[in-house]
Amino acid sequence: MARPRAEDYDEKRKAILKTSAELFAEHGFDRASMSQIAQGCGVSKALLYHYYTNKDQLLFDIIRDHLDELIQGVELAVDTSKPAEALLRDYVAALLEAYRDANAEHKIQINEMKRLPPDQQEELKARERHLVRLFADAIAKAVPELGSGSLLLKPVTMSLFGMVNWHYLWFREGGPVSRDDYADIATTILLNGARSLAG
Amino acid sequence: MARPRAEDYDEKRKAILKTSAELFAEHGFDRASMSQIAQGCGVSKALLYHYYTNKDQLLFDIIRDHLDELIQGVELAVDTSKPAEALLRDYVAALLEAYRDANAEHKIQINEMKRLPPDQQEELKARERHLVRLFADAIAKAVPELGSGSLLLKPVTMSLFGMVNWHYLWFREGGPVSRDDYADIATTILLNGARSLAG
DNA sequence: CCTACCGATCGGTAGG
DNA sequence: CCTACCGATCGGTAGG
Repeated sequence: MARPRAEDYDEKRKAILKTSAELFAEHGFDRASMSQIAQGCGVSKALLYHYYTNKDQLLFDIIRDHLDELIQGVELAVDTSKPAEALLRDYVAALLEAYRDANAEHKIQINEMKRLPPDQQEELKARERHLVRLFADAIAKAVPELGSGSLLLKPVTMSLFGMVNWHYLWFREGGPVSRDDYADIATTILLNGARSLAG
Repeated sequence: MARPRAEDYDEKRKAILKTSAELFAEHGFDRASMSQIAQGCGVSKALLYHYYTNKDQLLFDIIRDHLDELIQGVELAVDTSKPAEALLRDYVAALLEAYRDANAEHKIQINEMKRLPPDQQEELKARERHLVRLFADAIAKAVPELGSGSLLLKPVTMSLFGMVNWHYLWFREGGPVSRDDYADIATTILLNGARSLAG
């Protein structure tokens, strides 16, 4: 009889991913050693290698899980039958909410993806494109002049991602402006800005 | 012959900084070895250590020189007697222009600064604050409702930096939207967005 | 033959 | 200004 998979296998995997993401973000991918990660997880290095065949696989799973959580967070939180403007606002709020407690993963996604082999990079970039498309479509619906073929849709969409994806460098939890406040601010800036561009 | 040694010294230093910045950005700070950098510069490792006592000093100089060039580029390019709105637009265009051919330094500034000792970090952060203040003041002048004490000035200013500092991840030279076009787009979005926020 | 896990240590390479 | 070489530590793997 084959030895069954440990009951807490998935739990342990998740815990390893979270700990290693924090160590990678804090010390950088190279300086965070597999020994440190094992120690931080309270497991032996050999057990760490049982869960992840190598360091790159750890990196891949961190980014993949993070992107999946962003996409899920955004897709589940919104009601696509809402008016386009409210829909975009909900997308932005959901994305900012999905970023809560995910600064480490966010930094790793932005900075370390290129270490991975091309096919793994492509798998992750496809998820990024999926997320971008959701937002671009919502913008195009809210500001129809930007839709279908306008050269402005891409730079406008990227401007929104710039605002939202840059927040981790200045936003502080518990400050005078909440996460939800900033969702309103960024959406208002983007929508009114985009309208005056299109007009 | 006027001080040929000094001139040669500065040239070599600049070349070393540029080469090492590119290697750091491409492979990461840890994986880009001092031997690689020496080889890329066409000098011996020992000569490299003659110019820079250690790897961290190289990192510090890359970021310091980069920030000085951004500040200088922005301060020299604008005419502060212009109307506030045109002034902000010129600031944004000058900053985007200063970022040309500086993607490597930009990435290093954002991602590797925390490796440095606290006093060196502080020296660099003071330069960052100086740059942010220039833009925040221009925004406050162009949209007076945001000035003096408004909780919105900081998130609005950070939204502009988000748009501009994020551009290196999607902007491609020679594409349909030029660097100058994007300066117009980002400024228009920010100004009209900020006005509707304040109103 | 599978998976779960340990103590010990490998060959190579880094900054200096 | 170079080559040779160091102390340390890395990612990854051995037997059981």
